[in-house]
Formats: sequence, structure tokens, C-alpha cells
Amino acid sequence: MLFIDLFRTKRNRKANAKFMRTREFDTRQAIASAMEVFWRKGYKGASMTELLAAMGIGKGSFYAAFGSKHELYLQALRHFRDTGMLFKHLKALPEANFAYESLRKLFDQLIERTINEQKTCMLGKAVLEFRGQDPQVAEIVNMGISQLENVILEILSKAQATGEISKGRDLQVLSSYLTAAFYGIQVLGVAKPCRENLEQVGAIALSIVFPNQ
Amino acid sequence: MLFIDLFRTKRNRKANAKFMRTREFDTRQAIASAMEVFWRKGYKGASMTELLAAMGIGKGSFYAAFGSKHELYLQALRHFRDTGMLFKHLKALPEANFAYESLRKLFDQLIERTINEQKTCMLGKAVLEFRGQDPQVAEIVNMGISQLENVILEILSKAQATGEISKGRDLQVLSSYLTAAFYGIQVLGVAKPCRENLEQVGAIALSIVFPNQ
DNA sequence: AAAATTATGTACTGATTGGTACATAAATAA
DNA sequence: TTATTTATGTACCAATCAGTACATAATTTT
Repeated sequence: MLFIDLFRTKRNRKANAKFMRTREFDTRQAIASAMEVFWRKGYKGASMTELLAAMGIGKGSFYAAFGSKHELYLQALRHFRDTGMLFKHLKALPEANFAYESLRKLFDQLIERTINEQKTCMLGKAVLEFRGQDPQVAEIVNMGISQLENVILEILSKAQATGEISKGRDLQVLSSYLTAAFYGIQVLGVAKPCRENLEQVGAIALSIVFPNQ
Repeated sequence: MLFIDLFRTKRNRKANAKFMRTREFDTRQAIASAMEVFWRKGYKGASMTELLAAMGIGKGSFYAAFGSKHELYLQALRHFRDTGMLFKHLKALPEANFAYESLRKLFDQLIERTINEQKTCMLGKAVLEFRGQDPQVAEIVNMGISQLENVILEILSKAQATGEISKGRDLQVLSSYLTAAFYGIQVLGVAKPCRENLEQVGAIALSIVFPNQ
């Protein structure tokens, strides 16, 4: 309910209207579908025609519900960020015993996806397309990347508590570093889709955090 | 002369014509100007109107000389690659004494540019925009990134010869790894333009290659 | 100077862009 | 059933897209 209200626009602002035709599509599902298109094609590369086809709705419904292509893009970016598309399993495994294992899995899945689907993190793609020029995009992306850093930081913190990582190390910087590696592998991976090479690169990136593995 | 011939199109195919009006613009300079626009805006984001304005030529001249926007983009990408835009100094300093210094400088300049101009490597931007879908773009980018890897590899090789890097290490993988770091720092840098953080990340990335620094 | 050839600028094209206007359909409260 | 409100589909819009056609300007060989 609260979720639905977020998407009410000018024409639709009376939240507790007494008379209204019910919406025939699921807003969340429509955003998810649009996200897939933006993810593949980027903002400029995705046309309204394509987006509407993917969402399965008409122009009338769309502009009543979302207002503009740009607004839809922001929603799609938020959806990507809030569903943690590229690192779901990290949150799903908060009790994983070994940080090394978790992060190794993160990189392995990343490499797999990069090579098989040429799908890179949508936030990274947005970063390069907008170069921080669009403040709204910038904020969403910044939050999303901080989120990834924090998830990694949590893992590293637990590892430090259990002794898997030595006490003196600056985990804040290490999580930034691993995040950078995360994006670097994607760019390199699309340009040169060689699994073996990427796995070696990932292993080196991790070896600085876990010198004993 | 050979350079000019590369840009002859259908209308212009008689290479040794006896009668011809001389071209009023410098092809190379025009490509360089177009490159700046593509670099900032991407392929889809750059309109012909913008490109022509930047190049300072009219439609007639343009289509006679280049054939299409896509063709111009390929030329611009090649120009970017062949002028080594983002790592000029690495080639300028082949006799640098210490590999660590050279690479440190590479990362410092990269961070500076990323933060000040939000300008990331055009090849990386092309990678994410095209996702390896355009074979011509893919080939140019692949070559360009290999070029960067090779420049780094050369530096590492010399360092291994002088003992700055120990004998047993796999330099091939290390240069791929540093290339990934190179791109990762850019993505992270545009998303979160914090110089201190990026410098620390860069230092960590290098520390695995030069554990004694 | 005349013939030959290419370069350039301009007017134009059809297709596509994101977005609007609006008539109609659907839903509910009265 | 009727009044009220919102959702939906369609026809339409101006602006912009990349690209063409072509007349004219410029250059060189003859």
C-alpha cells in the first residue's frame, strides 16, 4: 500500500479518493520489466516504445503512472539497487562461516554473469553514461554502491572478529578496494570475456585481503 | 597521405583523381574533436548536430568524408586508442627507474582526471554502452585494452629484470589485474569522487604487486 | 580560359523521439 | 442506476534523429 502510494503522480494524487478505476497492471512488475530494458540498453538506448512493450502497458497508463521516461529510469535504478541484483547471495548468507568463501562466491557469480550475459552492474553502467551529471541518478548510484561496500564491510568485520583477517587492517578501505575490483572485473570481462583470466584476476584481488588463502 | 586515403568513401574512391577541390578541414583534427564529444556523451548521447558543430564542418563534407555516424565513432575510438589518451606518460617514460613510480603515477593521474573532469576511459565507456554487441567496437576496444595491458606488462617485465619484482610472479596476470583496477577506480571514482579514498584504493591495488613499497 | 572533378552548404526526407489530448472504459459510492 | 473518479487506448504533436539530393564553389589539368 505504501509502495503503491509512492508512484502516484499529479493526476493521481488523491490518495484516498472514493471513486477510482483499479489499475490493471502491477507497478512493481512494470518497473522490473523496464529495468531489464534499461539494464541492457542504457537510458538513451532504451526507447519508450521498447519500454512500453516490455512493461505491457499503453502510453496513457504509463504517463499517468510514471510521468516521464526519466522518472521511470530513476525507479528502475532504485529497483535494481534495492533488490541487490548483483549480490543477492551476500545478504542471503550473513552467517557464512568464511568471509573468503562469501567473497569468492561473489566474484565467481560476477564473472559468470559478465561472461554469459554480458550484463554488468546497472549502477556502474549508469555511472559511465551520466558521469555524475544527473544529480538524481548520482544519488541513487552513490547509495547503491555504498550499500555494496557496506555489505562487504560487514563480511570483513565478522572475519576480523573471528581472526580470519588480522586486527590491524583498515576494513573501510579494503571494502572500497574490493568494490573497485568488482567493477574493474566487469569492464575487463565484457571487453575480454576470458573466464580463466578473470578468475585469476579475481583471485589476486582477493589475495590481498586474505593472504593465507 | 596514407592516412588520408583511409577516409575515402564511395563518392571519393578515385584515390589518384586528377581534378579535385582540396578538402578545407583536417580530417585528423575533425576526428579528435568528434572524439571529445563521444567521450563525454557516448555514442547514442552524441547527436550529429553536436558532432558537426564540434568538428566545424557541414553535413555535406561530413557524409562525403566519413559515411555515417557509426563510422565516425569507430574512427574516434581508434583515435582514442592510438593516441593512448589515458596513459600517455607511461610510453613517454620507458626508462623510468622504478616500475612502482610509473604505475603510481598512472593511478594518480587517473584519479585526478576522474575526479576533476569525470572523464573515464572512452574504451571502458564503449564497453558498457555496447556490451560487446557491436563486433567492430568490440575489436577496437579489445585491442586498446590489450595495449594498456601490454604497456603495464613491459613495465613489470623490466622491474622483474632489475629485481624490483620477484622472479616467480606471473606478470601476465598481474598486468590484467592492474588493468581491472584501472577501470574499477574509474567507476568508483565517478560514483564517489573522494580523492583520499581513491588514493588508498590505488595504493592497495599496487601493494600486491610491490609488497615492499 | 575551359573541362573535369571533388568539396561544401543547404534544403529536404522519412522515421523516430518523448510526450499530450482526449474520448472511452471501468470501478465504486450514493 | 447514476454520479464521480480514475485507468486505458488511440490519435496526434512538435522536435529531433541520421541521412540524401543537389546546386554551387573551388581546385587542377589541359
